[in-house]
Amino acid sequence: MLEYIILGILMYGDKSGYDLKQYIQRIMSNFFDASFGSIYPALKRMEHRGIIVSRETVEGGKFKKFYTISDSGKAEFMNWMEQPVEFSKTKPDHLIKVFFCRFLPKEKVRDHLCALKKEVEPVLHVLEHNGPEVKKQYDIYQFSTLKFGVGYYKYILNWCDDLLRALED
Amino acid sequence: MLEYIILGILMYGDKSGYDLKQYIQRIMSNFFDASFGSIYPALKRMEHRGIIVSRETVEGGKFKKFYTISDSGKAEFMNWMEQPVEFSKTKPDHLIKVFFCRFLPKEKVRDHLCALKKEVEPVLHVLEHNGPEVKKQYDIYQFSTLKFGVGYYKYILNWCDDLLRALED
DNA sequence: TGTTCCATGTAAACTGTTACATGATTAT
DNA sequence: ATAATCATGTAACAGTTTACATGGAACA
Repeated sequence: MLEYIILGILMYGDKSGYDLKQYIQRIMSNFFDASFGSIYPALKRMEHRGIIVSRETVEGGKFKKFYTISDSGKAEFMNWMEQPVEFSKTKPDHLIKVFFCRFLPKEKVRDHLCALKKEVEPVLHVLEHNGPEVKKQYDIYQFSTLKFGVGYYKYILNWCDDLLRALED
Repeated sequence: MLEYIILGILMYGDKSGYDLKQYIQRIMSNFFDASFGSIYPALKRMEHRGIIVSRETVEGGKFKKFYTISDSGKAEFMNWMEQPVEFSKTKPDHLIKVFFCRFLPKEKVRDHLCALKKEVEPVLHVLEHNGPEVKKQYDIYQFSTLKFGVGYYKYILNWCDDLLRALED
């Protein structure tokens, strides 16, 4: 996942490991985070595989290593973008690919969002179905965690609809 | 985290590794999951440390290993329950401790929920503060992931309020 | 002169999943 | 017969965090 995120950020322009960390922390922190201990080794692996290329610079006596996405890196990124949006019951992983949807035609984005909704719906229905039984057999706290899930999945569906509407104009 | 969850479930009564997996899958699946490959080694570690005790049974020719929480296990669990609710920006970890709040007096639960709100609020405000800037500099998809975060944190706060209200009666 | 920030990187530890191995029982 | 479910467990791998090590630049 981290490698695709790095590729995605590099699609917007060259960045150093430090810059990547800043970027992720600044605008992706509500759905993803990564430490230096994961970013630097990832960059090394990725350069070794040829999907990114490094360029060492010295600006004002300051050493910095910039990374550029290669053609094979772009191909790998776009291939990942074509795959369905990842959905997790316990993490907002679906936001990761949506974040980079700029690189996809609107129609494909629509397909992705509709497919995502079709993944969330049955999960919501199972929880709603369990609701009455849990309310009987379990206590208020356990039931409240279930209610959290129901509201959360509904929120994802509404968010998808909002984005789909925004894409219409 | 898994070890505390196992302790918490065993607070309700003895269970086998298989039962624990079923239980987690059935009613905690929207905020936590664990595989057998993590549950069985955890049980082994925990028994070695003396916080749980196993008992092997054969019922109808079927072998099963039940685990009981020990007094030191109960002490460790309660100590964890007294600590503030864990909050993660990217996962609904706060539900884990709330799930077991039955073992805490109402006043302590109230404190936990208020403290949780106080942790979520600044995170929400930072996101809301970044909003206008992100809307300008970034595209609709990136902005939509930020909006997801804003709505999500608001949802957590509302859910806390609902639970606090339910505790009043 | 000391502290903070910029910047890169490594090693150990932790946490967890996937896949496999085993074997009994139950349902078709 | 055979497939599915019950039940326990291990080994290999994957991904990550934390803590450490290093060193220059900016600032007070």
